[in-house]
Amino acid sequence: MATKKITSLEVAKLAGVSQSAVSRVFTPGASASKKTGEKVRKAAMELGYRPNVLARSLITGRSRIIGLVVAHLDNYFYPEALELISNALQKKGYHVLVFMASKTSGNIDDVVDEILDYQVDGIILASVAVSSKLASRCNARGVPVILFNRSQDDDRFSAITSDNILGGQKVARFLIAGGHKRIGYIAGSEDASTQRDRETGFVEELKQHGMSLYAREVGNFNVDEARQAAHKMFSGDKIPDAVFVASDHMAFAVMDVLRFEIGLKIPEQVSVVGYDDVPVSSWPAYDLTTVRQPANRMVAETVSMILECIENKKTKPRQIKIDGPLIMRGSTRMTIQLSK
Amino acid sequence: MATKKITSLEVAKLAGVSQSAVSRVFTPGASASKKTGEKVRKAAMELGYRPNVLARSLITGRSRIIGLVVAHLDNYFYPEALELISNALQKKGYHVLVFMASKTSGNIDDVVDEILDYQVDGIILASVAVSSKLASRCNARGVPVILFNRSQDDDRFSAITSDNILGGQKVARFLIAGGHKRIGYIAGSEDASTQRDRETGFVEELKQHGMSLYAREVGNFNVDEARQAAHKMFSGDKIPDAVFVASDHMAFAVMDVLRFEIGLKIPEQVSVVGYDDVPVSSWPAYDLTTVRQPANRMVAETVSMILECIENKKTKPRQIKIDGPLIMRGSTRMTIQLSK
DNA sequence: TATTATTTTGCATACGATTGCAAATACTTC
DNA sequence: GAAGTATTTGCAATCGTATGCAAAATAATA
Repeated sequence: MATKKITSLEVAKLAGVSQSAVSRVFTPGASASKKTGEKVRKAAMELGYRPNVLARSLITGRSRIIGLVVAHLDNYFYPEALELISNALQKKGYHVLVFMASKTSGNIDDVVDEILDYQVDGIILASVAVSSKLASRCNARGVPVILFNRSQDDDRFSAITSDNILGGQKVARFLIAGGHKRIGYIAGSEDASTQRDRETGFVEELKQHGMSLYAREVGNFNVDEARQAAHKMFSGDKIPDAVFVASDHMAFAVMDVLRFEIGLKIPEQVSVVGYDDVPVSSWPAYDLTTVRQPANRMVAETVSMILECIENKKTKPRQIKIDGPLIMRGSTRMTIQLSK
Repeated sequence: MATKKITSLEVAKLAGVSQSAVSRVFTPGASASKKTGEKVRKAAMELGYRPNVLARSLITGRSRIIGLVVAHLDNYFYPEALELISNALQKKGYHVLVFMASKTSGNIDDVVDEILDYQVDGIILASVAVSSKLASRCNARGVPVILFNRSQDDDRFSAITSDNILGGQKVARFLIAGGHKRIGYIAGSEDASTQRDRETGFVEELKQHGMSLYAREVGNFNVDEARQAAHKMFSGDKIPDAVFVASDHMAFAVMDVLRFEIGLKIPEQVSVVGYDDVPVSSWPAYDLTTVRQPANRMVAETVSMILECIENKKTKPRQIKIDGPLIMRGSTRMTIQLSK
């Protein structure tokens, strides 16, 4: 039952070499002759030896662990991102230690502290904001922090987002071009940069065309609240003829309410636009017009940036915005063609 | 930039005690006087000291890390499970190191080897099967392995599943009671125990009522293949009047094909039943009758079992099946009431 | 073949904590 | 207040590996 672990020392004995020789064979870039290499590898195979990553980390100061804080896993954008991130890092020899911020919310700082206890080489915060006290602490420890799908006015972090302002603008232009006159907006969490930027771009662009929001409600990136928001927005006699919802996830809830509870036809009576382009959006039941967040490119940038920061501590934090296209589908009517 | 790490030794110096005293203060259950406790805690606070989990693991032999292998993250059941698992373990002072099996598939064994390198205290395999060679290796290392939502004829692992056979039976009874005469089945991956059990229960129960499958296709728990399966099954002139799909995730695709590509009315012309009861199932756009997999109870069992195995190495592996109810919704017609 | 340059190897130490042991201190009890 | 018991505390060893340094072995050069 309780079996002793195989250590490098035992391999060394079996192979008839020193412990350091074994270590060198398993350390890429260390000098070991071909002959000892073979002997050691053979002995290791025989005993089923594999280096202890934790012990190694203690010496090298690198754990090859990346802490990932994630919330909103119910929004499919995040599982997808998680999968991409994990795969990309795995390919580079890193692994992901996951921390949920959802329920524990309120004190993300504590979560980050826990992460640091594991001596992670870097931290990715997905859709989570963090106090500046925490920023200092990570900085002090030399642990790079990257914000994924959220940005913050703190130049100590890098941040990767889609171009949310531009995205909001695109939606506005598209809806206006479609001949909509009474345009509503259902917001995400007011404190999220994604929410703010999408709304800013959207509203500004409306203003450019002499329009303003016809209605506004808050859904907090949450299905239930989005439903309520939809009810409020469409309960009176003066209802919008189009609504931009800050995330696909909420948009589905909104569409359901409009169709099945209020009895409106989409897009004949009201157009709906979302944001994210999660897979469900393309399913015929919703067929939602939306702005794509290019998850794969966002993840690629995130991963390459965090690795860069780890390799080279001097790398300056950068803010990266990735443009994503508007995907036109059946949830919006299009009287006039969008003039590019 | 490159800041030195704060070690227990520095805290000791500042507090005017020995290094071991510091360690004891941070080790629950170790003997330390109130006075030193205060001194140490104060010094630690001042320096921002936190114990190095990795170094601790090296001594104690426990990392407080649980390796989680997960695939099919596109099926919402898994992100949900991941969130629940992570939260539950977090509450117990453990954390989750994630490994994706999706793309890397084929050699789960290698993934598990990587996991072991991190000296994890336990491994949870979600919807993943594993070779018996691997089983031995984990056993040899004394690392408990738990299968989540999959079972295997290997009594070295514990396995937590819903009662898939019973679930399949329930669906059969329900469809028969609803007066359906031509019942089809769209399978998941043939090698998955969940698939096998659901089908077994379903088919056996049909047999009990003198019926057999009217049609059968394979969707491999995959949206695209499920679509194709639906097309095949409903392309001829003799089409089923009900179809049981092995997962909600596939069922959505099937419903979309039936409604929007083939032009059938659900449930008037064909009833559809899924399995899992993911949140989308209850959305009005699908309103899918399904068998609930009680994720929270499954996770609770999984977590308590793995912790038990870690605490007490002698714990025998167990197979646990958790019953889940059939959730009746609008995707099925119900001519006759289900007799219990 | 002798000599020098280059690799390979082993020794010993370090990483940052935990923990058994024995000495020192504090607390009881008579 | 002395003797005995119970707690604290520091010392030192340990976990499994990496790595600087010097010695040994090998390769290169003349």
